[in-house]
Amino acid sequence: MATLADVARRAGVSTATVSRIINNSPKPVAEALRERVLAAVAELQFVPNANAQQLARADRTAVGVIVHDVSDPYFAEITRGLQRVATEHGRLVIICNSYREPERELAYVDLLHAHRTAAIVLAGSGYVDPATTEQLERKLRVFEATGGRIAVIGRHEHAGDAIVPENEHGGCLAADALYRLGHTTIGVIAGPGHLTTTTDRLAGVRAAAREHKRRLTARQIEYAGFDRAGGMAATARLLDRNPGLTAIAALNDSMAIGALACLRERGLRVPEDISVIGFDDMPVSVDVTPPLSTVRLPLEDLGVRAMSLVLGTPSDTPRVEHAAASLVLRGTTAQAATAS
Amino acid sequence: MATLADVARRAGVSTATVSRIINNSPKPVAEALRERVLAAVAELQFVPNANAQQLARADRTAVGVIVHDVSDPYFAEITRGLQRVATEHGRLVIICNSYREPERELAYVDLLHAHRTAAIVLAGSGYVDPATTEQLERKLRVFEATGGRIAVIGRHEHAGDAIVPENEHGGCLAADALYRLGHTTIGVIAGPGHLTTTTDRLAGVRAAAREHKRRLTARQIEYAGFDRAGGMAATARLLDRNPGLTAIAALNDSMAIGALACLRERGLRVPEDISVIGFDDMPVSVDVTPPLSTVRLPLEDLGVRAMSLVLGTPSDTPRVEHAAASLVLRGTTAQAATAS
DNA sequence: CCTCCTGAGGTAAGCGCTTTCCTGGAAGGC
DNA sequence: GCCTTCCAGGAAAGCGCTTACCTCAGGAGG
Repeated sequence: MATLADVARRAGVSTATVSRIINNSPKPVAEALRERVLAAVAELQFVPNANAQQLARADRTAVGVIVHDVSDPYFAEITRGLQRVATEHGRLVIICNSYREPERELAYVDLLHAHRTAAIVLAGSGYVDPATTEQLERKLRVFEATGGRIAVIGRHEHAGDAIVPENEHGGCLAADALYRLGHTTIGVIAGPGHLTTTTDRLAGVRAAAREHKRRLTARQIEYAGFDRAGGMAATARLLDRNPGLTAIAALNDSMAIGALACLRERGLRVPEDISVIGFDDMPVSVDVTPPLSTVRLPLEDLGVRAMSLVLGTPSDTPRVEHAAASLVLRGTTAQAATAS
Repeated sequence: MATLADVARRAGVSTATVSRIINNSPKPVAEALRERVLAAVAELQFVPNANAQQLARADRTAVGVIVHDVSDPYFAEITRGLQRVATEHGRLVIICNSYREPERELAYVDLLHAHRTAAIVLAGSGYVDPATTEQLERKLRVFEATGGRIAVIGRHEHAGDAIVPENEHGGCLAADALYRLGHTTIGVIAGPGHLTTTTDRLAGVRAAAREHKRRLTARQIEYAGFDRAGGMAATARLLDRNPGLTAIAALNDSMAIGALACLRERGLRVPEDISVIGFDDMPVSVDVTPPLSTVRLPLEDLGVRAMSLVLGTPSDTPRVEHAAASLVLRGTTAQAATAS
């Protein structure tokens, strides 16, 4: 594998000159030399060793992104936003999937730190468990102490820059919409209980119930994975435990789509027999039938803003930006059948 | 930022010893020393510089993945497979989105080469343009010449390890199914014409038409982006140019979903008025209404196999594995209305 | 009691770059 | 014509690690 020195030897110049040329440094270089060096680079098919460059420069350019799973549309959208901004700034982004496992997430923080990435963006890693949170927190602090930038999407625990979706408000919006449509008791299908995304959204639902003076007991809440399969399973259990249910609030769209599938299997019509509302407004939500009513979160924008925060000028005080949740009523929600 | 030397000083040992301990090398070290060093590591919050390590070791561990767009479910599934295998092997994967732009793809190959990744997996980068292909090819050769491993998903041009989905056969399957249902003329909505995925699948459709002795003229084929919006646009044009069309073959599921949306807008019933068949069998395809008939490709498996190839023992002769396409008939296809 | 072996631990030479500082010659000033 | 200034280009010192090789005890063997 050709090195800088090989190129220098070949072109009959010093390594310093070659380095200056390939990095087109401001230092002027005679045209003749430049051409000779470039020719040598081409002949030897020289590609500079990025590890050596980074070591010598001590600069940090890449940005690490830790998400639960890029193949989940929710994170895919966020990631798209992150990437776009990073690319505009000429930054490489390293994507790491934690698959919702705290240990993997901790390991990735170390790995990104080891690679001296300029920044780390954490999406969706809000854990309820204080031990996990604390460990993560410690690692993040160390990373920051060594000059790394951090932004989190969707959690409060880390006292640093953050983009926080209005999860609680969104949950409130969803439940409120259902109650206003005349549904007196609603079922909730929730994601994993150890994620703050789940607890926050659920808190919103609870608040709405309180406001409408409706009961919301444990029987009406089913937890499962934040995906289609989880949604199907939770819906099945919910239906079994709450006969005659007329409305379901799913804490994300994937689960809502699973709910729709389960309902279809059981021969229940949506929205005539039962209303469903999701959360996130993933792109696919308009293509299911009926099109999913949901709480919209500006997903791609979340990524854009987080990356901008991390690549922009640092702030001495934590910046916490909120991302608005808004109601999008489509085809899966309808007025409750009045007095049967 | 603490360095190895700092730790050594703190623990009162040499850097060699610290290095051995943190990498738990086979060389035996007295227990007392080990503890002292580990304590120093913790106190100084030392995280080894991965760049320096890689430079010194000259080993290559990370694997680069170049896909069009991870947020596209097609690539998301493939990526999931790639990641799973890489993680099992303890490898870091660097995901790069080319957004279907050849130049960006070339730049990424250089970048991954520069970072001395152990391997590069290219997904979906089959370009029809010979100039692009040749440039890419040259870069890949250089990378291989310096010891890098390469696997491509879905193209033939690169004479190396490859996982090739049966795109042509799949196209044939789709069109054949439509013809067998009694549709005499079918419309095709195709992806970008410069991608081999498009041309291969289209070739299959043409073959089926030939076999069934049906005409398939340029008027019946509309090209657009390989996504939902492209599908909508292409369908609109197709319908305008071919009144009375009873069947549409979409060259991927995203386009098919777009077609469904367009058809819905126009008040055409699927499958009563018009049949639609997709390609890929993305997870979401079962959730649209009616559930999408499609040609299934084992997406995640594609990723698993490509990564296995690249992390397994090298072969002196190129290994080309095929991934079977299979027909999945669901709700969007029906018998053509007989003799109106 | 001396030699030789063994093995824990240290020394130092890189890995492939960047960059500061230095050099020597050409150009410019008087 | 000589001295100063300027600037293109080179020498070399790192960047933070790894690792081949060396050292120096202590124990075994004769």
